Amino acid sequence: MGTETKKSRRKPRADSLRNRELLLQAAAEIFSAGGQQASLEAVARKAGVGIGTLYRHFPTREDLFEAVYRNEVDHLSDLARELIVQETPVEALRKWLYANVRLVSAKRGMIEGLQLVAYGSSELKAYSFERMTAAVGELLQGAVRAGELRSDISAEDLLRALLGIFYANSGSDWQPTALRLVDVFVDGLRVPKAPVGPH
Amino acid sequence: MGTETKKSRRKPRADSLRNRELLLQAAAEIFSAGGQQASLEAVARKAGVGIGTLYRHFPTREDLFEAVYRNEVDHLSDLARELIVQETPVEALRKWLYANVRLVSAKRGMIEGLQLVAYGSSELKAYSFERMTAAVGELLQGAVRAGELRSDISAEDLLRALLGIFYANSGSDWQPTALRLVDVFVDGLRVPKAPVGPH
DNA sequence: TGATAAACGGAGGATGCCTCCGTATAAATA
DNA sequence: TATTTATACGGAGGCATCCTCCGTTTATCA
Repeated sequence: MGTETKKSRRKPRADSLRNRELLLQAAAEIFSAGGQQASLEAVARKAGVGIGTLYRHFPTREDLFEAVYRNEVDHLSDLARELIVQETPVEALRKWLYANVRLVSAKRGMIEGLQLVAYGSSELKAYSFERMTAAVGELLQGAVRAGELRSDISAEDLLRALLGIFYANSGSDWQPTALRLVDVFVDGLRVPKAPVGPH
Repeated sequence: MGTETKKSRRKPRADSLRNRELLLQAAAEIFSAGGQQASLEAVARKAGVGIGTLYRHFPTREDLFEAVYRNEVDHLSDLARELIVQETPVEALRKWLYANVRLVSAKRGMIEGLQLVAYGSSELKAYSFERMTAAVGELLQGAVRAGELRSDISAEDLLRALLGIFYANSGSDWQPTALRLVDVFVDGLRVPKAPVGPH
C-alpha cells in the first residue's frame, strides 16, 4: 500500500464560515462606497474580525474583489426569485434594478481599479452574464404576463439599457442619478392604464 | 486712495522654477514605470528634493498628474518640429511615435487610476488633441512630400490607429509590444521601393 | 550689504499593508 | 462528557506611504 492518499477531512469550522460571510458583506459595502482603493483594514473593522482573519480568507485584494462580485451576482439571482413572490410584478422589477445599481457600484470599483476584465477570469464574466439574463428574464415574464409591462422588451435589451444608464454618467455621485434613471425607465415600460389610441 | 491693490511682485525664485521642472521630469519617469499608484515620495527622491517641496508645488496627486500630462504633450509637439529638421522623414515619424508610447504610458496611469477623463478638465483633452493632430500632420506631410510614405493616411487616421495599438493590449508589459507594433506600422506605411504590380 | 519674502527639507503623526505567532475554540475521539 | 487536536482567531509589529508643519536657508530687492 502507498501513503494514505485521502485523509478524512474535518468539517469546516462554523466560525470560519460565519466570518467569511461577514467579510464579504462588509467588503461589499466598503467597496461600494469608497471605490477600489478602500482600506482592507476598514473592511476587517466593519466585519468585526481581525485583519489576520481577512488575509487568511482572502490572501490578495483581488481574491476579495472577485468573491464579492460572485457573491453579489448570486444574491441578485436569488433576490429575483424572492421578489417575484413577494411583490407586484412591476415593483419586483424596480426593486431588482435598484439592487443592480448597488452591484454595479462594486463592479465599477473592481473593473476600473484592478482591470479584472483585462486579466480576470472570463469564466467569471460568462457566469455572471448567464445568471443575470436568467434573473431579469423571469422578472420580465412575470410583469408581461400580468399585463403590466409592454411585451416587446427582451431580457438582453433590458440589461443593455441598464449598462447604458450605468456607464453613461460616471461621476462621483452617479448612484443617485442611476436610481432616478431606473425609475424613469421602469415607468416607461409600463402599459398605460388609460390607453389614448383610437377606439 | 484705498489699500494698495497691486503690489509689485517679486520675480519667482530661480530654485523654485528649477525644482518644479525636476519634479515634473521625475514624475514622468516614475509614473511611466510604476503606474498610477507610484509613490510620491519616490518622485521627490528621484527629483532630489524634499517631500515638502513636492507638495508645495503640487498640492494633490491629480495636480501632479495633470501637469505631467500637459508637459508631455508640449514636449511631443516641440519634438515633432525638432525631428523634422534632424532626421529623415520616415525616421522622424518613427521616433516621434516612440515618444508617444512613452507619453501614453503616463496617460494610462492617469486615466485608469484617477478618472482624469471623467471629471478632469475636458479643456485639457481638447488642448492635447489639437496639438497632437498638428504635430503628426507635419510629420506626415514631410514624409509624403519626400515620396517615402503613402499619401492616403490622414493625421487623424494615424492617431486613431495608434490609440488602437495602445489600448488593444493592456498588459503589464505593454510598452515593448507597443514599440514593436509601431515599427510594423511605420514599415507598412512606406512606399515600396520595388513595386511588384503587373507591368 | 542687509532685510525679508519665499522656498526648502525633512521630522513626525496618522494610516495602510501584510506577516507571524501565541491563544482560543470547534470538531473529532475516547 | 472529557480530552485531544486540527483549525481559526486576533492583533502586535515592521515597513511604506501620505501629508502637515515649522525651523532653517536663500534668492531677490533696496
